[in-house]
Amino acid sequence: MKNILFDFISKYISLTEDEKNALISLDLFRTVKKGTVLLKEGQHSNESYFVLKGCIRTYYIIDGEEKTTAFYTEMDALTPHSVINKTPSDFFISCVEDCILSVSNSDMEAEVNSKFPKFELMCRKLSEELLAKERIDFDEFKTSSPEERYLNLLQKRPDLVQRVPQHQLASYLGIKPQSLSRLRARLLEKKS
Amino acid sequence: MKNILFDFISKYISLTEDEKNALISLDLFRTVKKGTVLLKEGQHSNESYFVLKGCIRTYYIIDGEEKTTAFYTEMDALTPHSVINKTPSDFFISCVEDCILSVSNSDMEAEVNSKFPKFELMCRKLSEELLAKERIDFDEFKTSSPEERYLNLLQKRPDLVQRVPQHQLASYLGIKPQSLSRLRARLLEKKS
DNA sequence: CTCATTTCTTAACTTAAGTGAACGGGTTAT
DNA sequence: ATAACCCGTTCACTTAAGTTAAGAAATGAG
Repeated sequence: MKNILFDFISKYISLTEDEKNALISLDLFRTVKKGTVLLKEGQHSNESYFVLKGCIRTYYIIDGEEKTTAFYTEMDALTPHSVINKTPSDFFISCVEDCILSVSNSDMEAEVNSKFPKFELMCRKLSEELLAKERIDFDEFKTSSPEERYLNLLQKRPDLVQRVPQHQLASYLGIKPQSLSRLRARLLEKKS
Repeated sequence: MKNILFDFISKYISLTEDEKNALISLDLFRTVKKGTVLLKEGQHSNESYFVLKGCIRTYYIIDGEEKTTAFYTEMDALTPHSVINKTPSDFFISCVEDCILSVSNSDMEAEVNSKFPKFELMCRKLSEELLAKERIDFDEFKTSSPEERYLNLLQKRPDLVQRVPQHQLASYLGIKPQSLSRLRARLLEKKS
């Protein structure tokens, strides 16, 4: 399990054994049951998550309806914007499947960053890369139709379509569950 | 003009006079005419932009149509994702108005970052903050209708609706120019 | 100033998403 | 075993966005 984390980190910086041991001593790993809510709307939190195994999602409750906006799977990192902005959260985080997560909090991160300046560099590279990815995703979303978004998702994250309930996928694609159902039926008809 | 840049930087770190002078000696400022294309699709570039005055936009050309996905105005910073990923650009950047920009390139940034580690910290904070903002914008986009997006834009960036051509705003809102025109007419009717 | 181009609007028609309701399959709890 | 619930699908209907086309208004270049 540790190796997944170290493999991820090695994409940005290289660690000595001492540094690896320092990380391990922080006791970051946590296993969580499907359905567990990690963060609630209104809650103050300073936790960040890294998915070692499983899938978590962020969702809002708007007019009593769940609106899922993101899924994080193996090797994905998530720091809620409420943690960055030090505001109460406006969304929820919950586990779509049983998960193994690495959970850190901002105090720990500040401490590690000052002890090992290397981590500061990793954080910068990681945020820059995630920002670039987020912009690409947003641009693709804006410039395509629901159908194109669904086909795009089938290409890029085919696993999601299998492991996530349809109604959660629908709001992720910016549409209602009924529309996703119809859209899929339409596509099946086209093929034949 | 320099003061706008220093005001911006002071939100993240504090600078000594020496550091300020080092920045000024880099000769960053550039004035650019409306319509100038700063970056073309396919081009390799390592330039980042900070808007001191004016407005620039990013757009794709898809099936011969311009699709505008973002506007950057006073105090906004833009590093194209192609610069982060060291790939040829897939979009264009052009000036919506006459602009005064601060233009830096990644070599300069690397040098400044190693000379003044403080800048590394600023870059991390800035990217984290921008990522948080981008996620909020994306979530809002996904969870709202074109009409709600337009009303939201009127609230958050009323200046944009004035200074930017409608057809560019339309694709920014994820719809066609004709639909934006109709949507606006519909809203005017509702009011009365 | 004038011509050409671009931008915005309007209209008629097509297509797809939103809405409300109903149904069946599956799971869970009692 | 059965009732309650959740989920995905389907249907009929409404609403809004896409499409094509035309024309008016504004802009820019010569």
